[in-house]
Amino acid sequence: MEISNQDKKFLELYSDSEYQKPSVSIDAIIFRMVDKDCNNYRKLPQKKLQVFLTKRKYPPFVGQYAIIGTFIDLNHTLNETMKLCVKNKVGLEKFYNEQLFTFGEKQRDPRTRVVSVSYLLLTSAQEELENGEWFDVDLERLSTNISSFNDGYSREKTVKLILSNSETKLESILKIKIENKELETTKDVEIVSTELAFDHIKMIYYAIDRIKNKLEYTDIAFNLLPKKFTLTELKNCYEVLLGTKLLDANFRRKINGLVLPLNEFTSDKGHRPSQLFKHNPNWDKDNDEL
Amino acid sequence: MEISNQDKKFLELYSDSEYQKPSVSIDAIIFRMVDKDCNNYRKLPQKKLQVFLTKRKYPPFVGQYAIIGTFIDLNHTLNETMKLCVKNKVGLEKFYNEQLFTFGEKQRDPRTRVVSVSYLLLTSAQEELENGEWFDVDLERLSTNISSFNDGYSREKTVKLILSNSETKLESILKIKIENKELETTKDVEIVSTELAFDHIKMIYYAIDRIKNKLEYTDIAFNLLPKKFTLTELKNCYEVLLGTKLLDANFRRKINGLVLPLNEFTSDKGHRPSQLFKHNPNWDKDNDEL
DNA sequence: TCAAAAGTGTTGGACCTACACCCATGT
DNA sequence: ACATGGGTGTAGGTCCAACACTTTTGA
Repeated sequence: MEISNQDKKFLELYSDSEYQKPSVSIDAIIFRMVDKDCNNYRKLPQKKLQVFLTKRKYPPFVGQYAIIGTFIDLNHTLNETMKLCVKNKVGLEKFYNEQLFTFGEKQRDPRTRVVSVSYLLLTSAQEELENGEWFDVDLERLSTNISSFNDGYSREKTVKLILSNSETKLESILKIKIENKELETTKDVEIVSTELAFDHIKMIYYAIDRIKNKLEYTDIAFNLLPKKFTLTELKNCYEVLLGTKLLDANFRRKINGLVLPLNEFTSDKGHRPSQLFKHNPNWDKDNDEL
Repeated sequence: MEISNQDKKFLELYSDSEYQKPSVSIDAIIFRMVDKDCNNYRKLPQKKLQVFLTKRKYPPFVGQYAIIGTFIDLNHTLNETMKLCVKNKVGLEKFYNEQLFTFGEKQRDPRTRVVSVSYLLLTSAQEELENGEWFDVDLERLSTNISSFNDGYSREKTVKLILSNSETKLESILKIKIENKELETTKDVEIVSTELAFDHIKMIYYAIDRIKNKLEYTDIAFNLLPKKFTLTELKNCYEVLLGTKLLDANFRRKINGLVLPLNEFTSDKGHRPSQLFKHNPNWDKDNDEL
């Protein structure tokens, strides 16, 4: 990009202080997958999805739980800000991340107008992180409603999102509306009630939705598992995220290409040992897109 | 979201002027599909993809072409700002839109730090719009490079994006890098050279990519066509976007559910008349997701 | 008559679903 | 011995690529 002489002259005179600007922040929604307790020597532990929340120390929403985030300054890109924020606030340095969505509603922050760029983060870290707690994620559908017209339809879904750990249980209700009339599709997620700060529950919902959608055609799930895993662990991970049961034989065939067998096996369990696998980093090497 | 008393007190004292903030803008990338010229009475016109650009009237980048955009103020959401901008600047009121990506590099705007939320817009409008011109979009791959390691691979692709109309031809070269090592996937789009303002060519590339990806599993393509169309038109639309030829019989079967036959037929062509179809607004009514 | 597009039918193969079945282990 | 998970095989169906073929029109 060249800058013309006319541009140079303009830039010397330019001052951006005359415009009233919103603040810009980033928010990071961090997920992991952990084993549920299991005391049967035969049974394998089931997995559960967890999200990381901090208790807010300062207003607004003091004492309420929120995902982590920070305002951006002029010296860092969005991505850099996000990485620094995660490192400084919770001590996490290696993780999967992708930009999720930018939220810009007018009243999302009571202080002032804040536009927030949200990021989806996944980690396989099993240790506790600083400055916050992991919450189990449970999604429950309360109702579904489909109305048909001859020029389209509308769907409305009410879901309850329960975030809980041993001490705390946070319930939120979201209403998802899809209207579809002659190509005018509108999708709207409305917070009916929440026990989280800001619109953070909406961000968490978006994030879960993104993970689900990407499960089918990417290797995103592997970011939630340790480097070595059994195929049953992997399958369980998919099942938890999709909320369905999968058939074992078929699952093994489907993920065959994404995975490389190791010459290691589990032991110490009351059943046949299982082979350990790792992610195949070359699985989509020959994909010609982007 | 309740606001506590402590919060209320805090809010009265709060001033956001002490932080240095970036500016926030939205940018709208508008596409349409039009017929190429065709003088053979037998042949059907081929479609081509076009993007809408304006010539910048003010610095920076005066006189250069850019996609439309505007800074956001405190009284409108991102979405509202985008819709107003499109209406006021080019006179378009009905269109498909979705949020594309938020760009936050430090030097993307020479005036000051600007975070820009980009939107992908599609229209079937065949009329000219105000304050700008339509440019044919041609994407050409210059080179592909795959390196394999035993812990992953990296792919590098160089593409040339040519935006042209009868008077102007704008060429840009982009380098797309994908690195994949042990779950650390990084994707990076770098502008090698461009004749457009800002990083707008990058946004256009992201937008084209999004359309391509959504073609397969959504009805996004219908937003580029008039309400009534023939299946060959629809197929041609897919072909232009994907850059490949499709088999007629198979295509008809695949999109069968997305489409409703009308009792109308084309005529005036040196071949069998073709039935007109419209979009089936209920095609994914029973999809249980989101 | 003929070139071009509209539209249907068929065949072989790839893949998916569902289920049955055997293997290996620690207690 | 046995409950539990690990792992393989297979029959039936669905879907898709490829290609052949018929129909209809305006000049």
